[in-house]
Order: sequence, then C-alpha cells, then structure tokens
Amino acid sequence: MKDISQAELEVLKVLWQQAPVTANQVVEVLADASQWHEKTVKTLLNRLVTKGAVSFEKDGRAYLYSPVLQQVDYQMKESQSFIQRVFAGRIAPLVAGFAQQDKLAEQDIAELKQLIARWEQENKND
Amino acid sequence: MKDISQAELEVLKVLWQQAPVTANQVVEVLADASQWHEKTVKTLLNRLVTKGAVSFEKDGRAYLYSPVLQQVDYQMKESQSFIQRVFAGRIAPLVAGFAQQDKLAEQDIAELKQLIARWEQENKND
DNA sequence: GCTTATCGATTACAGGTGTAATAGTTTATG
DNA sequence: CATAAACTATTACACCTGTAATCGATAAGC
Repeated sequence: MKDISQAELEVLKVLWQQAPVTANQVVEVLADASQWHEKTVKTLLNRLVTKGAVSFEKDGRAYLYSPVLQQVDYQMKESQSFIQRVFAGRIAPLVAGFAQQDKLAEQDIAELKQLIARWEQENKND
Repeated sequence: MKDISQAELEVLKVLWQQAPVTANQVVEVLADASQWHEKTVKTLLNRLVTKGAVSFEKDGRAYLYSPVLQQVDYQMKESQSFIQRVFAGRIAPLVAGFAQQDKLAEQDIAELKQLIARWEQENKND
C-alpha cells in the first residue's frame, strides 16, 4: 500500500466514521471542517482508490466508498514508523516529552496505569 | 521553520550526535548507513541550511555544520502533530497499540511507571 | 427523445522530495 | 603561477501532494 498523504488521511477519517458513503457526503463533512473544494475532495477519494486504501461499489450514477485500510492498522503502522524514525524505537521518551510539557491529563495517566497493570498481569511469569 | 523531510531527518540525526562536522564526515556516516551518494547528502545538507534547521561556519574551503533545530524540539513538535493527526490528540491509545502488539519491553514499562509516579508526585495536590 | 445537470475520470500545475550530475570557485600541489 | 583537486552552489528530473478545472459519460427532467 502506497503511503497515505495528510490530506488523504482527512478523507479516510470520514470513511472510518461512517461507510459506505457517497462522495457528496464526504464533501459535505469536509467542506465544513476543511474549506476544501468539492473537486479537491473527489481527487483525494480517487487517489485513495488508486492506492488501494479505499474501495467503492456503484449505486446508480454515484459511487459508495468504503475504507479498505482499517484505522487500527493505519495507526499501528504509522505509530511504529514514527517511533522508529523519531525516537529510535523507544516509546517511553515520547510519553516523557508529553509529561514534561504538561500535555498529560488525569485520564491519560489512568489509561496508562491500566495498560501497565494489564501488561504485568500477562507477563507475570517471565 | 519549513518541514523537515524524512531524508533530511537522517542527516540531522548525524548532526545531533556530533557537531560541528564537515559535510564529508556526514557523508561517511551515511554512506555506510544509507547507501546515499555523496552528492545526495550534500544536497540534503544544503536544503537543511535553506530551511534554517542547520547552520555552518567556514573552516578554510570546507564548512562545519551544526544543527540549529534541536532534537528535543523536533521531537516534541513532531510528537504533538502526530498524536493529534493520528490519535485525535490522545496518547494512551498509541501506547495501548504497542502493548497489544507485544512491542513493549520490560524497560519501556519500567520507564512508563517511573514517569507516572513522577507525574503523580507533582500533581498530588490537585 | 433531447437537453441539462451531475458524476466520476482525466488533466493541470506549482511546490516539495529523493536522488543525483554539473558548474563555479577556491585551495593545494607540482 | 598554473593546473588539478576538492568544496559548495546550481541545475536536473521524475514522482508525490495540494488544490482544482475540464472532459466525457450518464441519468433526470421537460
């Protein structure tokens, strides 16, 4: 799968929220959010199809688009390459940076603690 | 500061490890690591200078290059935009993804626990 | 049925990127 | 000194990206 560009990602996000949808539905969502011209959105949809990240089925004159690339798969792949590229593969320094800049909320801490607890539960017999 | 491309980042990483260095020193490091041609590396150095991410001072015929953009600043900025773009601003889901894919090591867990402890220490009187 | 509105497909075009080659300049070397 | 070697600066070029406009086909309305 070719890389997804940032503009293309915004289109994909719409499809991850609801699919299948027509091009015009995507246009409506993004016209509000991004000031994008209809033609721009349709170009992006097309490129996503070409890249194999989105599929469509015909419904009369219009197409109904659906994501092929799933959000969790995208997130995992991007996360790994990001952490690798920027933090040499170590995840803690990223979280540390957020902590230092006061970007961590109570909720983040709670979720992290839960994750750690679960991890330790699963790895207790190492 | 204009965005740093992925290839440019590899050059910056060399400068973050040691600076100031000559172009040829960078070339040597990257010729091994990346198979890049000398001309390619020098183009990248030049673009980094144009972008204001790297500076140089003359030393006879050669230049000595140093990073202007510091690694932690780059990391913070990229982390925030990445988390925003891919995880809607929430950091825990990223860590959760790593946990699920068994990408967390003992050391990561230890570091995260320490971070959390420190955070709680600092925020205990909320 | 013919015209018009509406779709998707194709084309456009400038700026960024990867990946160099060539040109221009200055320093060594003979 | 003159020439070659070694640097940096400039230029190249194809592909990707953002941002649309135009073309061609098709469906809807009169």
